[in-house]
Amino acid sequence: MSKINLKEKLMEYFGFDSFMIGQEETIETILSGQDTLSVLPTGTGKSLCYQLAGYLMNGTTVIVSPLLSLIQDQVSQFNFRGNGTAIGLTSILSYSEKKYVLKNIQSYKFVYLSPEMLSQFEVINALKQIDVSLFVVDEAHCISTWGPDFRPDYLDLNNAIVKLGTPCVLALTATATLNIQNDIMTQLKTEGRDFHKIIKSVNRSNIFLSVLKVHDESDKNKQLLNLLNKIKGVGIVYFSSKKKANEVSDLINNNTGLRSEPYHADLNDMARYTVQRQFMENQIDVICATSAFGMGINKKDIRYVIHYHMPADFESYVQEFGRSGRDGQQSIAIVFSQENDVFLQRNLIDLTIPDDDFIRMYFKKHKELVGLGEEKGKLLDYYYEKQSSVEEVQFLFRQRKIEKETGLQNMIMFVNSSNCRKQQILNHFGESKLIEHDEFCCSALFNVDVLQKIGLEKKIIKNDDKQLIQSTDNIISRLFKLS
DNA sequence: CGAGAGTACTATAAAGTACTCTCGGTGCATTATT
Repeated sequence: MSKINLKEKLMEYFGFDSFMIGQEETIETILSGQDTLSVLPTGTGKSLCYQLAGYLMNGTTVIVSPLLSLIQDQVSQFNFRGNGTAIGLTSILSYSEKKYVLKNIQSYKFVYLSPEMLSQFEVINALKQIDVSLFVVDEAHCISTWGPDFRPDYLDLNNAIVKLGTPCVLALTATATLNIQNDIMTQLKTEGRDFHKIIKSVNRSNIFLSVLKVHDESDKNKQLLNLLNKIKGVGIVYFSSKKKANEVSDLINNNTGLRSEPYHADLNDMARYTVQRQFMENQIDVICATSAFGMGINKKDIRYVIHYHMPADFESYVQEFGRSGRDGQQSIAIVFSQENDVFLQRNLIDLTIPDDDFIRMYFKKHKELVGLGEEKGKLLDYYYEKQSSVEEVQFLFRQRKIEKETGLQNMIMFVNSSNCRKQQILNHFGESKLIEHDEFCCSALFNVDVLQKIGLEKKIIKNDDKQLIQSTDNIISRLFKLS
């Protein structure tokens, strides 16, 4: 292939005159036919990588995406640019629409779908008829973090790749620890091919990290309110319980001048969308969220992320605190640590992972149990249909339990460690770089004095002034949107 | 599992004790008979 001038193509298709970090390298590697894993920091335009590469390749680009909302966002951006070359193949389509799309699948240059959709016979069959030149897995860490727990179709992507004639594979994510990188590559690797890794440093030098030890829940609430009253800007408080997220959100509204809303899977789509919009427009100061809040949230000026409950593992921790400070400004992430929270995490592990007895019983009486809708059961259906043996499945879940327990242990060790917190994180990402620890880096234990030191202490402003500032902000942001 | 909330009990009433109950995350996709 003659050497393409990528910068020219970038200008031609997107109107930009320069690439962001990692983009050009990723596109070049794909165009040379290499399977690629790109771990690029958020906000560096990961989707541009496969979109430009996709335009420059002959066939269709298939993009696997974990959330309907992400698919809709992406497709509407294509439509905004004025070419109907992208389609989201999701359950939002009616039966007849879906049939039409599958029949005319060759007319789309980019096909977005969920792994579940890709597992459907008629979908993979339609895609087999056309030339798929690029297979993209967006938010590829889901393969490792969601696949084995509750979305088993993520474990079948390899199958789809082979059925589609082993097109070039691109896995994209913003944060993947060394374990997750390896997991992704193992899952997506096809025979005789190896992945090329493009890993940009995940070190977030503008996020100060710390841990705050508390005695019990009332102490925790007290410390949280105190902290929120002193800290500047907007932020997220992460919970491992929907109920607590609701309760504490009320607590914040009633005891601080801040406006807070909960965000978790019990809210319907409309409510979630509203909260997200309000947060984007600075009409909400604090989101009290579970892990449901995260992917696809593109607010750049989140100043703090607080973990009310200790994160389940390192991977979630890094993903979640990484949502602060995307504008590069000084931000802070604090984990509240109460010894009892370990039980909550451990129970969540037990809740989702079926034990030996359950698996044996389930396989024995499968027919009577199908459709009970139990979460553990749904996952087991997948293995039952794959005709795995009881012993194989028992082994698999025992391993999974050990993995998760190890993840939890690592988190406990991290919380109790007094070493440089950033260095510990880099080590988890397999980066050998040594951190130059300074007062903006981290502290083993949190003390409110650091807020002033790193410039995150709130200046006292009167409520009236605050209202005024926010309403002018809104007017300005609306004006910009209109132009 | 085990903390924390809630309830029952006592018997000047109020507040303390003992017991019981509840909790615990992430999302695709569902389709259809009279």
